[in-house]
Amino acid sequence: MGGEIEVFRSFISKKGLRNTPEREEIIAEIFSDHNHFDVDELYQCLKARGSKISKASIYRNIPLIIECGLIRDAWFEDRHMHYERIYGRGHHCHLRCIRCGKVVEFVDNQLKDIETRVALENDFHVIDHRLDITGYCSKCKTME
Amino acid sequence: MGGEIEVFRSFISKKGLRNTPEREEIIAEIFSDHNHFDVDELYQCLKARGSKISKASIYRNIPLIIECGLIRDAWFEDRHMHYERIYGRGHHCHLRCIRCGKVVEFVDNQLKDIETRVALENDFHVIDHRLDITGYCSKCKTME
DNA sequence: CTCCTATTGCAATTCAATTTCAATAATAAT
DNA sequence: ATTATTATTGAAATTGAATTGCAATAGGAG
Repeated sequence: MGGEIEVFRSFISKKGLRNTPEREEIIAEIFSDHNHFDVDELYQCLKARGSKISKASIYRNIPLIIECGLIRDAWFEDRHMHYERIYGRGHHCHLRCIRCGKVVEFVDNQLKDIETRVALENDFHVIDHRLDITGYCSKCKTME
Repeated sequence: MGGEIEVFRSFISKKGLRNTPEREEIIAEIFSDHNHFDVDELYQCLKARGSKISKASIYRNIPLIIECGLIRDAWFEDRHMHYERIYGRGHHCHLRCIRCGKVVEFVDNQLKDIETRVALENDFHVIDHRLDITGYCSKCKTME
């Protein structure tokens, strides 16, 4: 908690855009609970809270929220994109169960070394990476 | 180079499905050239070769070609899925330039260690992983 | 308070992906 | 070979996530 609204507000102002209640509602909703989310989930939760926001506004704002570093694309599943909070959380990767959909996050410091070495070898300027490991979680692996 | 048609044929037969010229055309096209591809690209190339195959058939067959291990999902970009050949090629990861779209493949053995350790720590049975590093390639990083 | 224009909600649109359906053809059985 | 069964196909219709056009609204600078 804390800081995300301010970060977003100054990002918006710096770009010469306008802060609106709709934008604050979206940010507040994401940071109230949703480590991982998709647009429809966000929309339904906002509606349940009495918000009158439209899906179009959510779609329109997500690129801005990504650009300012509060969230990022996480993965594409069930025909649509899933996002995740990154502001206030360390960089992490995912273990995703392909049977029940469970997502476990993990942090690995060795990954940074690989990234650095690969970037050097290929003359790349790294901006981001994502490592997704898929398989069966402890519950599901016994059922396969 | 070879084997892919035979692998697919016996996969199809084992499932009690039917081998068709359309299926062989798709496999042949993928393995003629396309390390990375999307459905439309495949369709256009097949059409250029005189094939009468429909996009629906390509869409219908991709899950089967994935299931038998010839190709796999690579990444989602520009609103649609991109695939890559895996049969006959070692497992590899990607460096993707977010400016020009260039994709460089790399192999890293250290990654296997991370995978093993993370799986052990979280009691996961790993099926696959994908590491995508995004940033600017040698050409594009000087222009940013 | 006024003006300019970014933002919104709604509806229409786009387009990748899926599905329906009748015709066709691959395989097994005869 | 011939026939029967049913998986597969192409074409067209449909779905649904994501985008966009438009008129109304409202943020924020002056």
